[in-house]
Amino acid sequence: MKYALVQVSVPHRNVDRAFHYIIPPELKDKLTTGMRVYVPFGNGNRRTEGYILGFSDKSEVDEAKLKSILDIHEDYRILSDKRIALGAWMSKKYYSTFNECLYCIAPKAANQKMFSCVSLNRDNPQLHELIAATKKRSSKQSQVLDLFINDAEIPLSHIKSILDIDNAPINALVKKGILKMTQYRSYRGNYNKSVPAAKPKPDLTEEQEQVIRLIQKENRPVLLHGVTGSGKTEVYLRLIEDVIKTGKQAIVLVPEISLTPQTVERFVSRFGERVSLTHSKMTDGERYDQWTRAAKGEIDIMIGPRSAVFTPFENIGIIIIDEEHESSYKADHSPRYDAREVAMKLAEMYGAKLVLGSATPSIVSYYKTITGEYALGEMKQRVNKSMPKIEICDLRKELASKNYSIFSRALHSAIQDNLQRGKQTILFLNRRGFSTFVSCRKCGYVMTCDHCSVNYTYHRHTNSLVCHYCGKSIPLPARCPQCGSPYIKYFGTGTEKIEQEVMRLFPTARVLRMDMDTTKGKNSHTNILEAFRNHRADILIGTQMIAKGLDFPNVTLVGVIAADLSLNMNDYHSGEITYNLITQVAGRAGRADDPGRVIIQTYNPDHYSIVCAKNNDYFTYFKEEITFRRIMKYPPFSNVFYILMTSDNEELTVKAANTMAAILNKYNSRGRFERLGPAPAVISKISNKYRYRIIIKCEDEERLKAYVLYCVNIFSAIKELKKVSISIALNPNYSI
DNA sequence: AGCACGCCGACT
DNA sequence: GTCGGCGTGCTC
Repeated sequence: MKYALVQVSVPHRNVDRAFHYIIPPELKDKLTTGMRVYVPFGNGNRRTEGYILGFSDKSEVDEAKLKSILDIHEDYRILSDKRIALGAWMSKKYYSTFNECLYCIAPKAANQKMFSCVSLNRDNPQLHELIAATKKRSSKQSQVLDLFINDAEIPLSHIKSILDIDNAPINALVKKGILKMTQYRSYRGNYNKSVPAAKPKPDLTEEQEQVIRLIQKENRPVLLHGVTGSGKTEVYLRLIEDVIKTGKQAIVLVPEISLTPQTVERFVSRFGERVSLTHSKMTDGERYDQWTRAAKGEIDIMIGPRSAVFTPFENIGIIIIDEEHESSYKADHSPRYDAREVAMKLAEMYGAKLVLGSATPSIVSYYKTITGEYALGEMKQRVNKSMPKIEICDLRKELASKNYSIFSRALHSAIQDNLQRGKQTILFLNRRGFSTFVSCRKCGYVMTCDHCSVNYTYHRHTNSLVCHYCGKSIPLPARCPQCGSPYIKYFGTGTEKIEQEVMRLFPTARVLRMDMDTTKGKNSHTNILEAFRNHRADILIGTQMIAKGLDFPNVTLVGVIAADLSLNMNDYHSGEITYNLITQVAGRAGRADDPGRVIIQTYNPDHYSIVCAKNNDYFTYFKEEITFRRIMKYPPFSNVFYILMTSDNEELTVKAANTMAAILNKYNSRGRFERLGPAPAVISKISNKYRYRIIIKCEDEERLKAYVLYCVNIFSAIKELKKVSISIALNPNYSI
């Protein structure tokens, strides 16, 4: 073949295809499909990365225009045929360019780190004579030679450090032909913490055994619904054990926030150095090396967040997605892939098992167990803990009986009680800052960010007003910017205010606060958790980040300050998010000898999400939620496409939104697609950009995508509206 | 996405 | 008469 078809890694639709390149003679025998190469591209012949998609003997293009491949990045293929097919599937499914998809699938090109090993040069027939000469003359060199008592290879750096010498004596021995130097690939990012001795495997409960048998015989994906503490991880470990025995590999997806040393250690202590992990703080080189190890079969298990689904195992036996309801499995940038869907596609391609585990399965996934697309596995018992007692506290009644404090009487006395017993308490509020709403008492002026349509949040620690959307921060004005009065009032509660109230009401308590403001430092996250774990504080106050996965044995009380916050989000997910959040937070309380207490404060004590979370009744919650979704035509019964138009000119943005609506109308003659809007987005202005949105609903995902993409294309061709940027999202996690 | 080509305003 | 503005168009 004369030419190679090269997909150039340029993230633009106009060049999202293969280009013909001449194969230079020196690469003739090396090139295969799926290899990563560099080619000259464009007017300036920029050195551009690309992937070989195939070969051809002829080209439609004028011979004179053809250029040659420059070189290769690895001497092995980086994309298997299956991975190339996966990229094509993703590009269609997630309406993004093939290039963007390959960017997820292939590890970013990094250099290969090498290290040298030294050994005796057995090929030299005069080796022994040379050694004997050398040992008489040079003490440094004979010291080196004394290390080579057998045929072992010794790393160069090792010799230098134990003998405290530089390269000279070793180089001299190599020059004489006594020693030889070999280069090896060194892998960055290997798990290098000391591995604790393997604990004996716990006996499985009846439920665990049943679930394992179910998964082993099922051909469908299995949704594993197991309450917190029911021992899902042990199930995963056993399943992986079985898969590895047959020479296959396992991928374990966990939310980044759950990727704690404890989680990783459970896998490493069972499977040793055959486990690797990825996370967002890894360097490109580290990720590149760990992916190489996976591709070369040096590891069997990869643990990591969303992106770990692309681990290049070529013999995948099982993919496990823990906490499958987590929104972080959906990418929020193009390609907006859903790791659960990609995992399902991979499981299908490789004949692998797929297990989705959660204590609070997502509505969409659980619905699939009803339609039969997934099998359902259930674990209802905690292994060695009892369920905490959950109480709902009606804040309306507190107001009626003239309790204007942040804390209900029940929560107040429970905190008091817990302090006296020397136990720890967690207080949860999903909002940082001190006050969420600052206004003038005289004229009613509300302090808002002048770049965004967002109220300023007062941060007491810095005595400033902060916009939580663009990050702008201004000193707290002493007088009202509108009428000049000094009467400024604060409303709404954030974690800072909780902290202040706790310190006022419980002066002896030691308090820690954990939110985005207190975890900016490098190790502050770990430091706060360690301090709390070691009981250097009695009460931990925090946002989202303390809700999930933390396990503190001495915590026997959890207070949810305002369960309504997530309910009032004006988003069809709000019931789901509230149920999940309460269940997760409640899971932080209690252990075998003290089941613990959870107090949920709310103004909506009758809302099904809250009542069901209290009763630990997933199925009733599911029935309520699925009915709402069916009536309102939300996923899983329909697909919701968000179209967002933004620009720095409000008039132009409105015009663009109306034009888009007209285009959408024109191609919806059969009325197949339901349109909502145009309307200002939930946050109508962020960083001086005005935001308008349109929502399109349709049962048929493929039809909906085709329709919206067609209309967006027409819109994008309108020159007068070029300054308005348009972004689209199908079934996003949060309203825009 | 880059980069070059191309046709109109304020400067030596 | 030239430097440079970013609109348009192409990339094997």
